[in-house]
Amino acid sequence: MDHLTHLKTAGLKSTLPRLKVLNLFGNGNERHLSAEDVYKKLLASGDDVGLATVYRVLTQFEQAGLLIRHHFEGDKSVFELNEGKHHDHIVCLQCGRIEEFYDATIESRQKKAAADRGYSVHDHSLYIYADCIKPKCPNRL
Amino acid sequence: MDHLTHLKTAGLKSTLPRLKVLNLFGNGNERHLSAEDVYKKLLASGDDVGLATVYRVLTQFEQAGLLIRHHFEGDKSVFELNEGKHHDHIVCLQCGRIEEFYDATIESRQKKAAADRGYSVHDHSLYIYADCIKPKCPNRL
DNA sequence: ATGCAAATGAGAATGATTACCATTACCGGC
DNA sequence: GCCGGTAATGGTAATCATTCTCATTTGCAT
Repeated sequence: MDHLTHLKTAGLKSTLPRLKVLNLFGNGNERHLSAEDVYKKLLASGDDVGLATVYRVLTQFEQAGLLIRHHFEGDKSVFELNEGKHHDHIVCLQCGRIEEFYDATIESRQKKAAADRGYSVHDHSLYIYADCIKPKCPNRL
Repeated sequence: MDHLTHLKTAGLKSTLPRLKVLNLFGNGNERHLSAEDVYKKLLASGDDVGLATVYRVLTQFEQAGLLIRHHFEGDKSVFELNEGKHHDHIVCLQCGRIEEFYDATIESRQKKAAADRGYSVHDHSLYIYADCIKPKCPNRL
């Protein structure tokens, strides 16, 4: 399903700002972007979108299931493209790098923990805050 | 270790506002409180503390390890007394109830996930967002 | 008791996000 | 391909949580 179809499916008009934002997430090298990030990247590429629009569009995309919103430590929301495969995140406190991982055992234990206590799960978030210790971390300890 | 000792250990003067806040968490029925919650509760009990002080004190206590800060969905921070036993949280999206749980398997799988990828873990947060379906939920579905 | 550094509190300032509203851009029907 | 209505945009003001500033007060060691 391409971007245009995505928007239609979500009942959203196919407008320039929305396509630009989707593109950013679609082909970008960085998967995890805040509203401010998106705004600045669009400005940098000469695309002129208002900050208010960026916030609106991100929220709409989240509600439409196109994006996933994260609340890492800190104040601002971060978004990533929803590609259907749930995963959790490791955030490097030194360089900000975000690594994704999936552990079937963790997933099933979570479901069980909630079910055992009589809860019907909507979703869940697991963030591990850590330091890169491999060469890849520019601020490595 | 009592409250006074706690403060001393943390290198914090034993002042009235600080003791009042500690008391709130110590004997309160609700373990999870936001800054605004704390402020309102103190006002309600006739104790007159400034909002700025509440924020300051909560942050100091967090740094001293007396409190743990959580970022549930939504914008505001929530604090709970650190009683040494790590646990994760299930948050009811209907009534706001917060239930704590601990799963050793989840913990160890998390450690492994991070270690396998070359990370040195600081801490982690696992929140399950769900609906109470037991009689206990006032807004039960 | 005394003094001084640390803590407090009121209100201003900040940063992220949302609301308002006048202007503009989609999209279906002619 | 043009028109109109409606939804979308964007600039700015407003809001919300949180932090900063700074004059005043308090805890605590002497």
